[in-house]
Amino acid sequence: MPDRPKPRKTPVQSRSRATCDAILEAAARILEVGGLTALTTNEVARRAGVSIGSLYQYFPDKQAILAELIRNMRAEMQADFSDASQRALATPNLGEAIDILIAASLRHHLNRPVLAERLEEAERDLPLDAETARLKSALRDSVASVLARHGIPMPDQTAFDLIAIAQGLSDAAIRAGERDFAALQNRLHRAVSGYLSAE
Amino acid sequence: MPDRPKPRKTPVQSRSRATCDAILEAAARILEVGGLTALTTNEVARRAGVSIGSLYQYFPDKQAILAELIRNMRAEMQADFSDASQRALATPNLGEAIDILIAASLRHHLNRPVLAERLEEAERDLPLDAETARLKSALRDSVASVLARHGIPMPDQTAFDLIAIAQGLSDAAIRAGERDFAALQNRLHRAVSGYLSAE
Amino acid sequence: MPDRPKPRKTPVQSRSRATCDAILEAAARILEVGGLTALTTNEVARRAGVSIGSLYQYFPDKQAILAELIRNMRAEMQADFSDASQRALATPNLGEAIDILIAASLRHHLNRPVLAERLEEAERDLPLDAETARLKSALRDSVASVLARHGIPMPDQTAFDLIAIAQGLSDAAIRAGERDFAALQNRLHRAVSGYLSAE
Amino acid sequence: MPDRPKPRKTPVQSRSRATCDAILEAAARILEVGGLTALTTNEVARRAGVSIGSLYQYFPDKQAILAELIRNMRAEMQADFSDASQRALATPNLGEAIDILIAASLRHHLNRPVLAERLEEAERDLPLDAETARLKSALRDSVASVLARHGIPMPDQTAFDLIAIAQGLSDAAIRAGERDFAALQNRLHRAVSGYLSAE
DNA sequence: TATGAATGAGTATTCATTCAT
DNA sequence: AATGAATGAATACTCATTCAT
Repeated sequence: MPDRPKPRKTPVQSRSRATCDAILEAAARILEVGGLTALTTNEVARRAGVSIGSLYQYFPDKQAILAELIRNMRAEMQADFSDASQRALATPNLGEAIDILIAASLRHHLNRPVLAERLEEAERDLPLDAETARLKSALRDSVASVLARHGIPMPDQTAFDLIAIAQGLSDAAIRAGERDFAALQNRLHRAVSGYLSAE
Repeated sequence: MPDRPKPRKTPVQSRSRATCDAILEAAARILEVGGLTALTTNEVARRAGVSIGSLYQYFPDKQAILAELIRNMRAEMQADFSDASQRALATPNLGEAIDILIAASLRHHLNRPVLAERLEEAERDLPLDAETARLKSALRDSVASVLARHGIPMPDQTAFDLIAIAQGLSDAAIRAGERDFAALQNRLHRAVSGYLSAE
Repeated sequence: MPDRPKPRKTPVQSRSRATCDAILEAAARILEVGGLTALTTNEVARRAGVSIGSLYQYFPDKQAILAELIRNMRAEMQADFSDASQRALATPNLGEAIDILIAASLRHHLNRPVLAERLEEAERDLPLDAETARLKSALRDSVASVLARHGIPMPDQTAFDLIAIAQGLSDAAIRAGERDFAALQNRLHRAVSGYLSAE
Repeated sequence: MPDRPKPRKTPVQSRSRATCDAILEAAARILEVGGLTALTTNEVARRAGVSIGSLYQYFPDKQAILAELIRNMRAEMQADFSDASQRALATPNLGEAIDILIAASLRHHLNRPVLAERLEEAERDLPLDAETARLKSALRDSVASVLARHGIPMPDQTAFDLIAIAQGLSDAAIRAGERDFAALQNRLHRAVSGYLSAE
């Protein structure tokens, strides 16, 4: 992400980035504290310091706010994984490759663990927009390509399983209050490499 | 029901039980079909064939219905796991022990997969009542006792991880539409035994 | 209407007639005073002396209130016209037949002229429900049957024109503040009999 | 437009006129397509290609736009009727005079039938401004003068009735989808001449 | 003068919960 | 105990209008 050479901001933006970001950030904070049920449009507007009318100038409806939060999360995640899988593809050592991918996965939770989980939960109930679905399958492809590189059979199915396993373990640990990310990384590594070497 | 010769109940109690069960079953069915958003107290009462007033005589509020559904699910699960762990403790073969536990885990999803998932989702947002928390840790203990029996180090932490891994993989697979439970059992076995043999 | 022999009220009614009628009457009064723009569900509830929640127990949405007011108006009108056309069919005198029909038409406006007009206006913008459409065409048929009885050619088209003419004249006169209904009846008779004898 | 050699206007005035006309035309088009409920100030501004701020520099509020559309319609109509009544006054033949007036009335609907009806509908709910009221009574006077010329008694009242009758019939027919204006003209002639010869 | 982002009162509607019968 | 009519706070969303730039 830091090494993307593209322009960060175009000078002219029809959407006022600041207001839009304030709304998204307010929504994120509300999600973190009170979950989906606390996420009301009026409260988002209030916390963002904008009027309810402004909120609806930037988002067609409440779902759109959630959808954009999810899309942003997925985009960030996919960018990180895409980058990680590039590096993972470069090493002939499978264990090292796994570590690279797991680190990417954990980075996703590290920043705002509760938010990440709430968004994933919300994502399950929402109909995914095309863009988000694309990002999700791109993520799976990134992992699968690394697996294929190391001769793992059925890389797509295996990628699916590994992502599910890693996610399940991360979520449970974080939900249980785990904050020792180094230890968690070891457990994740154990789960993933175990799955790969078993059978 | 009245002519069952088993443990006797006073007519009043049995009527209460029947009404109570009707409400819980109605709530379960609504959850399966329409999810949490479709679960309204009026609809539950209607589907249960009781008045909304009666519903509130059996449950103090809406959350209580959900809480009881979750508690029942956990209780069933724990009973099953407790039984499975008894059998798993009897075998000296770790692979076989794992299979017994995984079969118990899958049984939980097999019966009413959608309901199980919806309840787990709901559970994440609800503050767990003491009883449910106890059941969850009892389940973990059941698994841990089997692990200890086979000399696995840190059985509690390992049980936690294995449950999280199995749950993550089951949920994702079922959500993705997987219906080949035999194949899924294999994948679960691979994940669990892999984790145990790794490191 | 007074001579309908059917039971006025069934003893058991799932809809509480009183509340339902209070809502309809409140809506009618608001329409009379402030027109369609003043007709808000909260105001209807307030004026009916019921809570907004009760309003929605009797009517699925705002349109349904308007639709029922229109349907009631049409039903009353059609009953009156059906009765009038029976009597009009019995006389061999066309002028007398016309008078009978015009009297029925004016009775419709006599009671609550402003409401009648507002409802007709609203009807134009609303998609008619099947029942209301049926009542409207039944009214046209009543008139057409009288015309056919007196050998008027193209009775359907003529009925359409006469209804339009009578309605246009009544509405304009009442809107202009006319309250001399006897004089208005003469003008209507002149318009109708003139149309029939011309050409 | 800039190269029209006709009456000169200062640039500022002509710009104002152009903007003003663009707003009115946009409002007219929205009314035609979506009716009164679709007529929002923001949409009018958008379709007129001006900012919402500019719109409010030309019109004090939304009602004023509607009022001006109505006033323009009435003014056009009155001009047409004034002209028609000049010609109708010149002929000694009442039937011919009627035809001239009816043709004027139909021309009003012919151009933009839907708009004409929507504006008449809106007019009923709005308090007429003085100018519009003046135009309406001028129109009535034009008709009355023709009637007086042919010795019709009570020309004012009769003009009122004939206008109401013609309007009622035209509106209903056009609303019902009638597009055969020649046939409609005949029906209007029949209604008007019938009224005049009856009694 | 022109712009359009921002405002916020207002609107329809839902649903957990109460309470008179 | 049982009923279900009634409640009203809360929610998503609209749109006429203002005002800083």
